[in-house]
Amino acid sequence: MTERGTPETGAEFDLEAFLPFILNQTAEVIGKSFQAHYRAAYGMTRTQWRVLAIVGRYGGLTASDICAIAHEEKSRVSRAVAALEERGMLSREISPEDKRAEILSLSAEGAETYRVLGQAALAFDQALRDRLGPEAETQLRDLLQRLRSVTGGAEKG
Amino acid sequence: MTERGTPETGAEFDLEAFLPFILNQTAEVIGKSFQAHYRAAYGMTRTQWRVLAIVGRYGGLTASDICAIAHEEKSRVSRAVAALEERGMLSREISPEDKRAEILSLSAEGAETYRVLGQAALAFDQALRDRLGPEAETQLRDLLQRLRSVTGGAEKG
DNA sequence: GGAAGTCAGTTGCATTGGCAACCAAATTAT
DNA sequence: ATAATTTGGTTGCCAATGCAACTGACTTCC
Repeated sequence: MTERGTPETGAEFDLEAFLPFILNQTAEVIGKSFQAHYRAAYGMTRTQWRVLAIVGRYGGLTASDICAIAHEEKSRVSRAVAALEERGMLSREISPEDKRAEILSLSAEGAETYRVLGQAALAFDQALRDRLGPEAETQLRDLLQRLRSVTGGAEKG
Repeated sequence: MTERGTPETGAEFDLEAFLPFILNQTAEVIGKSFQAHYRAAYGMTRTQWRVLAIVGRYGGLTASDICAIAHEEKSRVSRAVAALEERGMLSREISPEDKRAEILSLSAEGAETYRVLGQAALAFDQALRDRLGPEAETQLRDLLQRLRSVTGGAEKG
């Protein structure tokens, strides 16, 4: 790599110290590191994994519920659900109360996948906790929480 | 939203408490919140903004340097550089030492844009610091740093 | 009861992104 | 020297996004 020049003047902006950048960087590194579990092993998208996780955890909810919980966009969720159904991981059923809404639930295979990935995720989280130390990890969660609420917990869907 | 069912058994995985998810969530919220500055105001991509920031800060470096600094992928950087050049924000010049490499530098307009956006970024960062409190902010940076180094500071390019 | 608005979910389209193949210059090995 | 490898950078292709438009179902309000 060529040598870096020196900054010109006074209070200069430094991307590498920019919190949004650092946050994104960290999220990406950590995210990619877990990606292997659902992507390499199951060929799943991150959104698909999230949908699976949510439907696995709380059965019988709708796509909108997922949007709200995962703060995902409806089109993404829609496609993820379609893909998961395609793969026989979950099934939809039109809600008797509201014929627009579809109640989602995992198939046996989906449930099994959820179990495996859920365990992997728990282990992954535990590993992070182990390395940071429990109190640091709590602190981190707290700080991230505060950070998020700062900019308004704005929804997206 | 329909009511959530109850989890089935023992140590169940909960996406909303999953650190990678939380991290990503936070990064996205914060990131989008700053996006307005470069996207709405200048129609720039995040990668373009990053490239501009780096070239603005350290002039006369190459695309590979940017990849290393921003941990971005070379194709992304390549396209961002092309777009910025297209818009007259920066210029390339073949390195005399290595005819493959291109030395990048900002045009007057690019420099001005960098100045404006850099100031906005500094202000943004300061605002976050103000809300978290200075010691919490330092702590956060430290924790994120540790988190990143944990999973190996693996490069991507 | 019907028009107007809202809500669940889907789809089309134009960008974006990742990945691998690729070209040309540089370096290393034989 | 020249073949083989590595490196800087670009490009093609396909999957994934983002956003807005759209369909059909529900609600509201007159």
